Formats: sequence, structure tokens, C-alpha cells
Amino acid sequence: MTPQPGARQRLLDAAEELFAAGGFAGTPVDAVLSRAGVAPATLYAHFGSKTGLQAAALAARLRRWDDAWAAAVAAAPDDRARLLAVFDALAAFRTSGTPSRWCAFLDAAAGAPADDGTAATALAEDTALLRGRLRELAAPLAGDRAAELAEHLLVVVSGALAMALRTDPAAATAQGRATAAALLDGWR
Amino acid sequence: MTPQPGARQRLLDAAEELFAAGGFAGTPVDAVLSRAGVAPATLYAHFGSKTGLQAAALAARLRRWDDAWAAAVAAAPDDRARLLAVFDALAAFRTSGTPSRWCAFLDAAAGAPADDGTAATALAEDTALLRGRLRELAAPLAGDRAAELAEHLLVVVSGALAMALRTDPAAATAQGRATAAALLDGWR
DNA sequence: GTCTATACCCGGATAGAC
DNA sequence: GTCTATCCGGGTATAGAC
Repeated sequence: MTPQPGARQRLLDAAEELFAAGGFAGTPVDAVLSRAGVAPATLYAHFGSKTGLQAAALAARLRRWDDAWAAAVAAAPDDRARLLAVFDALAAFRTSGTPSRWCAFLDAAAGAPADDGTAATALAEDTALLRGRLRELAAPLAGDRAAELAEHLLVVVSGALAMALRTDPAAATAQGRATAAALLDGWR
Repeated sequence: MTPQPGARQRLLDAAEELFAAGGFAGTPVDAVLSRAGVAPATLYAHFGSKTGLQAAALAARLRRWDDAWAAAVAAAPDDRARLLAVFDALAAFRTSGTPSRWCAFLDAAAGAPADDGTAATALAEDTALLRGRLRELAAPLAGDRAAELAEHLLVVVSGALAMALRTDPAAATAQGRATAAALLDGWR
């Protein structure tokens, strides 16, 4: 029998899902507590504050996203598919577990006051991951203009995420892939 | 001597600026009240709730954005420039008055609970405006594929707005324009 | 480490006078 | 219509026992 994970891990899992699904600001601490089956004091003993829990949950989510994306890249057959794999990974990642509304990292930054360091840091790390890997994957197709192409794709990925607020999220990622494909078709 | 605008208008102006700059959720009613120089009861007499004020402020903002974009289009010299004018309008609009953080309409939808009708409606109207005019402007360049091109540009515009959370907002609009230009360069 | 119970406070909204 | 003063709830955080 697999032992039940500790309260800390249950809090992290609950927070990651609920914050991604309902937004950080829109998710009361009570909701996380009841899902995790944990008392308030336990949360504050481990993470200090709701924001502290968010930071830990986002860090965990970033690792999961990193892995999911890498797996999608590994499964792609050629250079072009590897570059577009980010959208497949996005679609799969978004619906793993409770479907997320748009993007937990953008949500964190959008919801926090402008001077909040925690949310800004988490989003910055997500951005660095996106930019870095997009550059690597763009290199075979764009050569010394890989950074330029990666920047275009970063805009398209961010657009696909934001489009999830305007329309059905599944359609948003599909459209994002199509837009990126159109961009690649005309490249050079 | 120009008469001081009424309390209602001052509330709308204050709300539009503060909500765009600091986000709806992050802006307390008190901040709007003190900037407008108005008492709490006046706000609730006119708009019923903070959300009601938001709806009215977003409607006003949508009209202003519509006009600003139309003006940028009118000032553009050719078909291509007219299609890209949305980014110039965005840059100018964002810094008119108190600079907005990213996008007041996306912010409203992101911050509101998923079933909130008010914010969803405001964002839907913004999306309809974007999609409709982008299609018109895309027609001279894309002919019967104008809708397809417009959808790509809608993703890029949304991406430019979201990128304002990842990086400097001015750089975000500039990058968005560059990405759209790259897309147009390779079109067909 | 975890629980129960509670304190505290911020922020949206209202009462009633003018 | 507008003001001053106040209420009230939801939500974060803590005290103290086990």
C-alpha cells in the first residue's frame, strides 16, 4: 500500500492545481486546505503565507512543465516538429489533472501588485526556460538568426496562452500552433 | 472657465486609469474614490458595485481604443502599414495618461471568476473589435484568406499584450510588431 | 507537525443626514 | 446627488493544546 503523501506535498499538489484552474487571487486558502485535507496552521508552518505557498507551487509546476516539454520534443520526428512541439506540450500540460485556465505564471504576475518580487521571479524563470529552449530548437532551422526566430515564437506562445482567455483554451493552443507554422512556412 | 466634470465622469476616468495601471483586483475602491474626489456612496449610487464601475469604465475604454486604432490606421501610408498600425496604436494607447500595465480587458477576464459575465462580455467585445477590423485590413493583402491572416495577427497582438508582463511593455509592443512583420514577409 | 478555535484586518457596501 | 460615518463579511494569519 502506497503511503499517503505528507501534508506538505498534498498542499503543493492542491495549490498547483487550484491556482492554475481558478487563478491565484480567485482561490481562497480554505479551498486549498480542504482539498489537501490539512489545517490552516500546517500551511503557515510550512510556507509562511499564501504567497509562499504559491512560490513553491509554481516552482514545482515549472519543473513539471520543463519535463513535459522535453518529452514532447523528444517524441517529435524532425527539426520543424521539435520547434512546434511546445504547442503540443502546452495542450497536453494544460489538461493534465484539473485543466488550467490559461497560464499559472502569467496569472501570478498579472494578479500580483507590480512590485511583487515572488510572482515576478516565477514568471521570469518561466520566460527564461521558454526563451532558452526555443533558441536551441530554432538553431537547426534559423542558424545564426535562431534568437530572432525564438523571440517571434515566444510572442506566439504567449499569444496562445492569452488567447485562452478570449476563447476556448484548446482552440487557443491549436491556433497558436497554426500561427507558428505559418511563421515557419514563410521564414527566410 | 470649463466646468469641472461631474462625479460620474470623474469616477469613470479614475477607474479607467487606475484599473488599467494597477489591475482591477489590485486597485481598492478607495483608491478610485480618492483620485476622483468622490464619496463612496456616490460610486454605489451610480454604478451599484465595483464591478459595475469596471464594466462602465471598460466600455468607455473600448470606445477610446477603437478611435485611437482607427486614427493610426488612417495615418498609415499603405495596406501593409495599415495592417501593422494596430501595434503603433497599442504603443500610443498604452502610454496615454497613466501607462497601463498590460491589457485592461484581458486583466478583467483573468482576474474574475470563470463564470463572471461582466468581464467576459467586455473581453468578448474587445476581441470582436480586434478580429473584425483585422479582417478588413487584411483583405487587401490576403484576399480570401483574410480571415486566416487576421486570426494569426490576433494571436500576435494578444502575445504582445501578454509579453508586457514578461518584459518591458514598450519592448513588448515593438517585438509584437516585428513578429507580425515577419509573418507578413513570409505570407504566401 | 498537526489540529481546533479564534483573532484581526482589509475592502466592498450601506445608513441616514444634508 | 453628494456627503460622513459605519457596518459587515470573507479571507489571511495566529494562539495554544495535543
